[in-house]
This record gives sequence, structure tokens and C-alpha cells, in this order.
Amino acid sequence: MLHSLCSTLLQSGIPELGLKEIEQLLEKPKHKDHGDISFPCFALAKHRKTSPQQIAKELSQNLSGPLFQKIEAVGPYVNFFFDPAAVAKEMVNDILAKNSSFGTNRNGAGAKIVVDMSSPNIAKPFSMGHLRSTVIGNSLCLIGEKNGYKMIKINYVGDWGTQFGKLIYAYLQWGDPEKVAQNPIQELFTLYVKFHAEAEQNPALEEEGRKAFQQLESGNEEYMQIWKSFKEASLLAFQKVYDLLGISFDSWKGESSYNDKMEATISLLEEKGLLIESDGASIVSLEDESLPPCLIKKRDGATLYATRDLTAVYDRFHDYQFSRAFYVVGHEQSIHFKQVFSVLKKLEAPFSDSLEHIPFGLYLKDGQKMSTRKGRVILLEEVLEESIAKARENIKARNPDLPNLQEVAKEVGVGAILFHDLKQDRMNSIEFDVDEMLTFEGETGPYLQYTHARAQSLLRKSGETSFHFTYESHQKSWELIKELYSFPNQVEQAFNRRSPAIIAQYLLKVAKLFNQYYSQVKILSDSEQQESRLALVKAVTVILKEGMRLLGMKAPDQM
RNA sequence: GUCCCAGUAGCUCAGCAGGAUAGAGCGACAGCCUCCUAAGCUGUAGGUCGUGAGUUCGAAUCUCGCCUGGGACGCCA
Repeated sequence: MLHSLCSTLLQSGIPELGLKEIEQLLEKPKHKDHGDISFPCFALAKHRKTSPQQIAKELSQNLSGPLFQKIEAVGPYVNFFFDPAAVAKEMVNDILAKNSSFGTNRNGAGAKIVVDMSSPNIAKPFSMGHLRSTVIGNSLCLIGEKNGYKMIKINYVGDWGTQFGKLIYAYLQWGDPEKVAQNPIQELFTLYVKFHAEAEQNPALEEEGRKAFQQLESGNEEYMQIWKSFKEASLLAFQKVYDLLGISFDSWKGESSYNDKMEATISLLEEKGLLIESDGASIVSLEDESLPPCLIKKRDGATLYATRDLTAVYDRFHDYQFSRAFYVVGHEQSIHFKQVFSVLKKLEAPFSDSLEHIPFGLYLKDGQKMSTRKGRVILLEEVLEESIAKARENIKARNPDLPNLQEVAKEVGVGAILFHDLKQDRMNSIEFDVDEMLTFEGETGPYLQYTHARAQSLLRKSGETSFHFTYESHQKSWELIKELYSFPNQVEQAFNRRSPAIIAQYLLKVAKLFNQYYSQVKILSDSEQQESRLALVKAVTVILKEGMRLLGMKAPDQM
């Protein structure tokens, strides 16, 4: 709204540019004394062969309007200062009227996007590494829905592959069935680590593992039974983590669901003449794309993950007729996805232009990648429990009478972990640091939740249920209102750039502005301003709550 | 060796579809609760935006080289 007001006003003075072009040139000044919106004249200077300073001066002379306090030329810029008294009321009332649907748009027009996310490996603990895929994927889905898309969350569980051959071999060799039955995840993990430690001494074990997987894939009854029991135990354990995170899925079709469909994929590749032999394995050459070849079948005939990804995407297209497919998977798999997408292009798959790898940096431990094989992992569940415990202590100390202590502690503890992950650009690698992760002060999830709870507390104390805003002159409140009103734009940006961090950073700005306002202005008072101030507070809660929802966080009313 | 990602304050990061004086948080130091939740707020100190070129009226932002760190590179996922 503010932008279009400025561009409309400018247009008469700039006949050579269209309304849209002018609007795109407008920018938000970094400094307050440069106004609310500014128009840089450099582009015009080129056309007109006059100095931008001159143009700014000329343009600003003829400009004025009832909604503006002043419009002035400063150097090569035309700076617009709105009259908050004239525009703020409409802005705040718009937010209040739309409530949580403020910022929702129909850009996606209901198009379906399937999202491959989370995808932990069964028989391995749920590590911090899987957290990123899970929370980034989940947030992108929420942001996608807000932008009018139909998002389909697929947990492509890693329940097939050579690793299970290794695990079965290790289990038969060293496993204690009773121990495994009692504490499956921990025991299986121990076996997995042991296998790799032993294999370093005795490389022949790798061959044993491959053999065992080959047998599993060809339907060995005993191995299937073992595999099934591993899978059941793992899914049970994962569910606990998903419950804590408050995340659910539309599909749990894991890698093993495609066992009987792989042959079809392989024949398809053969029909197109893409499959060639190389060192006994079957590959698709991608030399023309300067990529390493895509391995389809191992020497022993067993399949590989590329084979399964190819098969899975055809199946997903069949099930959902998606318009796009996202793969929220670590950056270290970038080449793999380039390969798979290239093969699909060669296959002339109808969806081959709709595939998108959404990579993210990894969690590092001591500057290095965490490795499941070496047992160098950190368990998500433990970190979550620790965070919840800390939140509980904090609440007990500050708000001992809070009735639903456990529930709020969970929301805050989990919120801290979620926000810590989502607040920074997803490509950044994150050095794992518990202390930093469990910080509740500064730019953190609990800070946002605290700010929201504070605002809710004001509303609760006032007893007010309907809100009417009229503008009261105050520098902070105008800054805050402008920020609140930019939420719809942030929602679009976050989706276009596939970036939950945009929402996270935005919420920090809102919270900071509100806390400043709160410290300067007494909201609950007998003054006639109270009603209007409360309306602004209400608008803040609307944005904070909805914004946190888009990140997968809860916003408790008290904490 | 080839390819990908990153390098901004002591630490963690914003800013990057080029624009005015590079911003936060943490940590340090100094303040603010007889007052709406101090998980908060205010102030001070702290920067050759890795480095060298180039493009441009203008570069932290775009291009190329180099340096440093991380990751990937046919039978793991």
C-alpha cells in the first residue's frame, strides 16, 4: 500500500517509466531521517542525461499529498515521509480484521508440491543432522500453505540399502537378541559402529555386508524378519521425536516401498538406451553434463539409492500429479540430485523441470562432519529433553503458579531448538554447541515467545476483547506498525527464497521493536489512549503468533 | 586433482535481484525493577566486509584469480 501510494504520486513526473517500474525502483531507506520510502534517481539520470540530484529536486517540487508529512529531495534521492496519523489506522485495522489470515495469499493457486523431508535412517538414532531436514521442511510446508500451495510432506524413511546388510550381518555375528529387544535403537547403533570399526581392520566385512543386503533384497526369509523388527522398533522411537516437535507427515512411504518397482525403472532406462555396463555395474553416463555417472545397479545386481530415488519420483507423480517436488536434503548430496535430475531429463519425464533440491549446511562437531559410522553423533532426543528441563526450571523460578507448566516448558524448550536452527540461512554449517542452543536470551525462540506472552498478558489484564485503533504520535509505534504491515511481503519472500530464516529474522525485528515500545509507553493506564494502545498490542500478538506458527513454533499465552 | 558451499565486530550471525552514515545478539564495561512478566530495556567500547584485480556514476552485494575452512567426487545414503 505504501509503495503504490508513492509510485502513483511519482508517475506524473516520470512519463518515461510505467507504474510498475517506478514501484520496483522504490526502496526502504536504512536511516530513519531518510523517511519511510525513497526513490533513487540514478536510473533516470542516465536517460535524461541530467544529474540525479537535479532530477530529485525537480521531482520533489511538484509532489505533495494529504497522506504525506513531507516529500523532500536529499542528494540524488526523493524521500517520502508519510503522515502516520493518516495511514496507520488503516494498516493496523487491516491486521486486526484479518487476524491470523493476514499475510495469506493465493499465489500458489492450490498447486501441489511434494516435499521429501526428514527421512531418517531406521536402525540409527535420530541425530541432530536429521533435525535440519525435518524442521526446514516442515517450515517450508507451512510457508508454502500460507502462499496458497498444497504441500505434501513425505517422510522418505531410509529403510533399505547396503547398510541393512551390514547391520544384519553384525546382528547375527555379535548381537544379543535380548538386549536388542530391550533397547533396540541404542543396541543397533552400537552394532553399526562396531561393524565399521571391525571393517577397518578386516575389509572383507564390507563384502559380507554387501552379500547380506543382496540376500535381503532377493527375499531371504530370515533376513526379512530381522529387518522388519528393526524397522518397527525404529519407527516407534522416531514417533516420540516427531511428537515432541509437533510434526506429522502425509506419507511414510520409505525406500523399501519401491523394492518391487525398481525393475520397471531399470527397463525404462534400458528402453531409452541409457543404461550401459561399466566394470560390471550398470550406469547412466552423464558425461555430456560433466557429471560423474549415475550408478543404477551394483556389480552383484543390487540397487542403489539413485535407483530408488528415480523410482520414487515416478510413483509420487502418479500419486499426486505434483507441480513441483522439493528435496530437503543436506548439501553434501547436491551431486546426487544433479545426477538423478539429469537422468530424469534424459528419460523425458514430464516432471523433469519441476524438481528442486533444497540443500542445507550440516551440523559440525569440532569443525568436522558428524559421522554415524564412527559413532560421532548427537542424539536429538537428549538435546530436546535437556532444553525442556531448562525451560521448566526457568518457568518455575519466574512464574511458579503457571498451571500447565509441563506443556509450556515443552513448547519453550522445543521452540529454542527449532528457532536456533531456523534463524540462520539454511546453507550455513552449524557448529554444534549445546550452550548456545540452550540459550534463552537475546535472539532466540524463547525471546519471541516471551515477547508474545508479555503482550498477551496486557490483553488479559485489560479484559478487552474488541479493539479499535487510532494513531497516537510516537516514533516507536510508527516503526512497529510499518514492520507489522510488511508481514505479507515477508511471507512471499520466505517462500520465493525457500527460506524460513526470513520469517525468523523478521520476527526478531518485530519483537525488538515491540519491547522497545513497551519500555517507553505505559499501555495499561486510565488514559483515553489505552484502547488504541491495546489494539496495537493485539496486532503484535497476531503477527508474532502467526509468524512463529510458520516456523513450527508454539506461542504460549503465559510463560 | 575437479566441482559445490562459506569467509562481515573477540564469538554467533543479519545485510547480498548494486545505492545514502555496514547492523543485531552474545561476551566486556556502565546503567534501568515502589511501575503493565528484567527470558526485558538503555548507553559505551569494538569493522582494511578473507585478499588482489575488474565491471559501474556507485561494490559487503556482480565477474575473475588467489588464500583459508567445510563438503562432495562409480558400486554408502
